[in-house]
Amino acid sequence: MLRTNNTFLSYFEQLYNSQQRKEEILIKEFSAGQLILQQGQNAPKVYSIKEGITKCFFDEGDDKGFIVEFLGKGEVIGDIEVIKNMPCLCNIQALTPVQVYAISVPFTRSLLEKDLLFNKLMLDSFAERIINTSTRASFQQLHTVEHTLAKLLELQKAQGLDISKEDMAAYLGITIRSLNRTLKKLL
Amino acid sequence: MLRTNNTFLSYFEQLYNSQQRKEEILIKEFSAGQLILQQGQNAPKVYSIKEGITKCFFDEGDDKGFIVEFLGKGEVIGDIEVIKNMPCLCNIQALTPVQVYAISVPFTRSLLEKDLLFNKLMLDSFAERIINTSTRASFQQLHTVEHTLAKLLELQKAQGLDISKEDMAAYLGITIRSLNRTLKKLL
DNA sequence: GAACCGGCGGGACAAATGTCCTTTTTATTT
DNA sequence: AAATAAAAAGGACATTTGTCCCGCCGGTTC
Repeated sequence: MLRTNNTFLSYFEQLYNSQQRKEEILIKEFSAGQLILQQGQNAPKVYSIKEGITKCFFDEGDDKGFIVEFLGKGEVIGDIEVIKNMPCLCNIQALTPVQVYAISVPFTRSLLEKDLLFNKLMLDSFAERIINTSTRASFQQLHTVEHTLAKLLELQKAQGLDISKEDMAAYLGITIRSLNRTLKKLL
Repeated sequence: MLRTNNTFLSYFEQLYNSQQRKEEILIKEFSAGQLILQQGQNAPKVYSIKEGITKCFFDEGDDKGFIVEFLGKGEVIGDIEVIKNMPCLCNIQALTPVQVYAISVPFTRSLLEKDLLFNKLMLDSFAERIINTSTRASFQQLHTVEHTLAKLLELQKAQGLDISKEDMAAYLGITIRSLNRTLKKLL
């Protein structure tokens, strides 16, 4: 549920350090609660998370929202938007103070065109996202909320991650009322 | 809902024709109903659909299933498994008679390692899958079955695709009973 | 044509989930 | 410590969805 990617982390770290004029990749900070990317807007840069935790979620006009995943160290955002040349698919919000490598769009494009290693890392990361997203969608459709919630709590404990009830509900696609009820059932 | 990829189609077509000894890429046929890939088993080859329609779905022991998507011309299967070196994530079944380019695993790997165009095509295709899967997951969680079903029927009509009720239910993650009820509500 | 399937649709009740609003808890101020 | 405000939890009812089962309909067999 909290995804990370160490390979990307060191890849960008190295790229960052080997720049002559520190123009293509900058380090940028966001405070907790800040929106890093906004659904529907163009992404100004591609980011790779250096430190902190973010959530990636869809907004639907009203107050409803659906959390796609939580992203931590190394995870890249804005990449899909550059590749498909489209505005942001969903929102990315900092849950903790966050530090990122901010990579310029043209530089990202040049990596895509020239760097096989970068391509390989991207493919690997995309593959994992597909596995995660489709497995989860299937799981949540096929199992009871009780079952899914139990699994979620396990993962949360295993990763020492704590999430607000609101976010848990948005992750499960249920209301808080329903979450509370199910929480009781699990003791 | 029925995904296709013309770029891949012509890419493999060309590769197929330019082989000297027709060893790396073969054309293979499956009859309607046949399982092309089985969840949990190793994928013997990577396939690209030349003709026909398939469904990609998860199995859960019992009779429950969840349909991830329907794949048509050009779509590639078994690719994720090669990249992540893992057994098949889900089942792929032919819905109509299907013809595929069957690409050997080693050859796929060599394309991944050497061919930037192939990498680009793969990234593009993966990006679309991510967009599709996460958008749909969000949509289905956030909207009523009625709303989602209406959308599904639209798409189906637009694509001239007809699906069994069983498959529609599996796609929506509901029972057939529930599907019938909602179908009535929409007239 | 009568008897017998087998598949599909729908009725009836049970379980799960959402909505609305009240009650309880927690935190904050004075 | 008492008072108040803000947030979280829970009760009650409405709606949705699932489960189980019955009856209708088309086809097949004798």
